[in-house]
Amino acid sequence: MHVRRPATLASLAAELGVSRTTVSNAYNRPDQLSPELRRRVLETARRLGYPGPDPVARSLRTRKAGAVGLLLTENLSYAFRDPAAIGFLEGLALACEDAGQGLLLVPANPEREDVAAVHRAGVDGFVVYSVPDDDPHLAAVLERPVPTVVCDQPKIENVDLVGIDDRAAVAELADHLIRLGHRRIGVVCMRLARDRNDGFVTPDRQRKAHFHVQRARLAALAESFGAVGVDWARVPVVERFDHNIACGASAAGQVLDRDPEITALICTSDILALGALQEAARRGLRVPQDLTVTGFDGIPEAERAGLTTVRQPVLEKGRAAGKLLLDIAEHNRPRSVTLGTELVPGTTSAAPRTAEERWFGP
Amino acid sequence: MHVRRPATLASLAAELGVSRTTVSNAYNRPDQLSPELRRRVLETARRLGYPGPDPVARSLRTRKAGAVGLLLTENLSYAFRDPAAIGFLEGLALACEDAGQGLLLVPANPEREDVAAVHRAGVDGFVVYSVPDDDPHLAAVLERPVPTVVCDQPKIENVDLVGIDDRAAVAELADHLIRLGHRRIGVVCMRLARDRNDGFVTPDRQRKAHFHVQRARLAALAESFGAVGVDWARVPVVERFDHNIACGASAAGQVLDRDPEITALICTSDILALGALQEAARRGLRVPQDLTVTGFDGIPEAERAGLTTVRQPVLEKGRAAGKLLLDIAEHNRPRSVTLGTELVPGTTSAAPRTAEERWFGP
DNA sequence: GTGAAAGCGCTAACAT
DNA sequence: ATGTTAGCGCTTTCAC
Repeated sequence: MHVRRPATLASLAAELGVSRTTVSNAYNRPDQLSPELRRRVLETARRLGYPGPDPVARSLRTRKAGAVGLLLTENLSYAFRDPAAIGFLEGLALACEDAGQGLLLVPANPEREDVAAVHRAGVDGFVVYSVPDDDPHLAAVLERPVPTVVCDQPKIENVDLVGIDDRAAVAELADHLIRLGHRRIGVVCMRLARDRNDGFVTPDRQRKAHFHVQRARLAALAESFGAVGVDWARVPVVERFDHNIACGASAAGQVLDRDPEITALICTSDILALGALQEAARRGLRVPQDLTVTGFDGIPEAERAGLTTVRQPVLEKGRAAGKLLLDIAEHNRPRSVTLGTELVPGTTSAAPRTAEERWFGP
Repeated sequence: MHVRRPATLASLAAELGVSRTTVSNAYNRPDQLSPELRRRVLETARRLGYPGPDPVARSLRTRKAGAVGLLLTENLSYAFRDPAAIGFLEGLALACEDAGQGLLLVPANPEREDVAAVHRAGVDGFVVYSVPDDDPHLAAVLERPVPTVVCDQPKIENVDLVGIDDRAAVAELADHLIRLGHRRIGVVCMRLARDRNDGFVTPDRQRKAHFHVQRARLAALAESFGAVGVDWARVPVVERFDHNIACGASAAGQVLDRDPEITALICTSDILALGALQEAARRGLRVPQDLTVTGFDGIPEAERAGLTTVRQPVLEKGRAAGKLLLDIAEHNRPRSVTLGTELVPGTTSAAPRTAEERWFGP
């Protein structure tokens, strides 16, 4: 018994006594040959176990991979637990699906410096989502001769950009709190760089944060509160490398231990804020009477909890990124898309109690 | 000014006056040439804007795409909101990452019969996750001459399988409820087929459900409760096409409207159960005193809510599927992996109140 | 350590 | 409607 080499388009053509073009046409241009011949081709293909044109060979020939690469430099377990990232992924996947394009998750583990996966990715373009500014994978992507869209990152020359205006969004939130009267605040934020730092953040680390989004949000807070006389250097800012409710709780605890007098706790994500709410409850602090808590993202669970937050269109971000990449239409000059956000005042923010009230009850 | 054709390995070799082999080696086998020559090659490459070997051409030559295809026949907006699916995706992505393989989401919209995307996918294997038994995309995958693993689906001959024992898991849950004394129950389940049916489910539809998982869970319930004398045909079973908390709530309402006397409401997912809890609260039903509610999956939010549920290792399922596909080691005979589940008795299940209690209070 | 030759499997002009 | 020709860009024996 001999091992039959898998059938190819050529062998099928030979078997049929027709040219390869004809077989190719049977698959790709049914109108180019008689229905009868096409039927014969397809039938013989089945008989020979020919699975249809090899996708890779076709890609090489047509110079189209039929897929978009997604570079997510985060630890996957981090990304897949971040509702914002999942929403983005959903939107991007939808855009790809609409265009009949695949979406390739490029294995770019932040721990490994190995950029080879970027080089190996057979894709027609890349979407880069929230990777640190200095990431080597990003550099590798930019060297590939395919269009690229970055999201939630600083603008890169000649590269399309999708994002929200984090500064403006946070400024709006800050104004809300400032108008309520908050001046003594604390902050809980997501990781600022690739190195783990679970604890307080120096102003220097804030400025140098590798993650553009967190950097922008902190900067906006510093600016807004600075403008009303808050000494930012005195504001406790606690960072968490991981992103889950438990981290939010413990970080909130750290802030409250440092300064029990704060009247508002600003979290840079809803997940962290949900944890902060837990911690407040655990300490017997009533929200919002004793403590105002805010989040960012506008995830469903947060809205259910009545969290004051900023809703950002995560799904639309993904969709916009995909469209930008796939709309060859006017793919000449680099484009930028900035999506809107919306302050969602919930039931977790209110005016701080006065000193009097604090002593004599509400 | 002329448009420079993009550099290729061959043109680079020509420019350098060396053979293509040498250039190839410079990238793929650094030990095969002198460091000095390699340096020259790489430098010239940079100068000419050569981005390194074309991934598609390399794939064609090496017969390796370096990626795994994922077939998710669900509407993407459905899949990306199902925590079980996301967990699976995370596990699979992790397994791929470990192996340095990409993960390609194949655009297989259930609405389109268009199977071409499956044919176009340049992958070394497929993972198929919870698609309906009769899905044409699945059929297309099985025709491709690459290894395949299916998950949360019926066994297919010659195809590796990963899953949990849904019947056993649900039987355990049913036993828990039966031991508590529940005999009058209602059920809320996820979509059973590709056609939308938001409402009551006939026994026939239950048996013929296209989604293996839901079918198995309902069958297990029918069997367990049937064994203690419950007439399954009388049990209200309500289906929801979409999968979110609001659907769970409205479906629960539908069940309760049909039979307000039920003492337990069994939901086939935690998301639906969370909605049921909302609806119970809205109606002033105390859980578990007035109504027992159970879920399935063991998602974090459910555990936070104290839901009685069945925890299934969603992440491990994904990881196992990936490993099965990528571990060429003993990839001879088809293999099956069945992962364990765990009943999590929460605070939403208790013995039903007796008729007396119902009238005279707890 | 380096090069020559031989395709991987396919599609797209351009004939006929 | 079908065939001929000419690669797509690369890797890999196997010689030198």
